Amino acid sequence: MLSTFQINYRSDEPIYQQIYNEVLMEISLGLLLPQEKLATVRELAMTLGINPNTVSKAYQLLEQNGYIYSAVGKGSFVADCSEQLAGLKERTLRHLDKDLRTARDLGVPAEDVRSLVDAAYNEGGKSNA
Amino acid sequence: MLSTFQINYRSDEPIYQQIYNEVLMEISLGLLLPQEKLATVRELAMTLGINPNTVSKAYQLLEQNGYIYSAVGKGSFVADCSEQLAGLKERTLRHLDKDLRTARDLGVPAEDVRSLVDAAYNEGGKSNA
DNA sequence: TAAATTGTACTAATTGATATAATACAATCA
DNA sequence: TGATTGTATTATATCAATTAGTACAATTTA
Repeated sequence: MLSTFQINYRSDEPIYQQIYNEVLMEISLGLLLPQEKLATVRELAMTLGINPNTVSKAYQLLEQNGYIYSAVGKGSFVADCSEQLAGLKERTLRHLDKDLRTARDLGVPAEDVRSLVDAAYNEGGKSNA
Repeated sequence: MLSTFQINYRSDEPIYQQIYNEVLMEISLGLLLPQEKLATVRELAMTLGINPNTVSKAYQLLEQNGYIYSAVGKGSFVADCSEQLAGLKERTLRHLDKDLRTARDLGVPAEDVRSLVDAAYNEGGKSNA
């Protein structure tokens, strides 16, 4: 199960995207393991106080990208998605590269950026170092 | 003047936002200096082949944020915006910080990230190191 | 077998952002 | 005076996001 989080209605990020990212992050962090059952569409919709269609949209995107699989009457489950996660890391690196060059073009000093990197990787994140 | 660039219609980034970012980057890089005249709303609209309202929206946003100033009958000009640029750098750092922690949570190795930083700052960008 | 659960599909409707189009106005410049 | 310029307005069109309601088929549960 899991997926106990809050929706940010002030964010410009669509609700279905927030759900997508949250579930994906929980899988990536190992908080959700392969074959583990996710909250049902209606459950999560009730918990978050939103429309089941919105949850369904997030789940369908996750399934399209190979992170979960679903079956009518059964529910949705975490897939074996190590390869997909590897691809995600690559795309994340490309995204980071773009942002780094933007920061550089704006005149952000390299030392400031390196300090950020050190901080992010020393403070340690949500475990699983 | 300046602002000779191409609009990316395939991008999910709105046109007015692309104009905003382009002008802001040219100011940040010193390609446009304080008190320098920008292309007029109609000029830039003609050059880019878009509606003047779209250019106007970008310019109005730039003015609201203190990067340029406009006057009817005169035109639009680069403002003294060193403080605004300093604030922009801070926000860029915060944005970068968020992305770095996301990458970390996804399991991207620190060394991979540090390589990106080195590459971005060694290859050198659009001059003004 | 019957009833409840579940993912999915579909239509309709609303809202907001984006963009174009066509004017119009007031201030400025030549 | 006449052209230029930023700005404002109104109307229109498109698209994404979301809600709402309903329904269906497969599965599980009792």
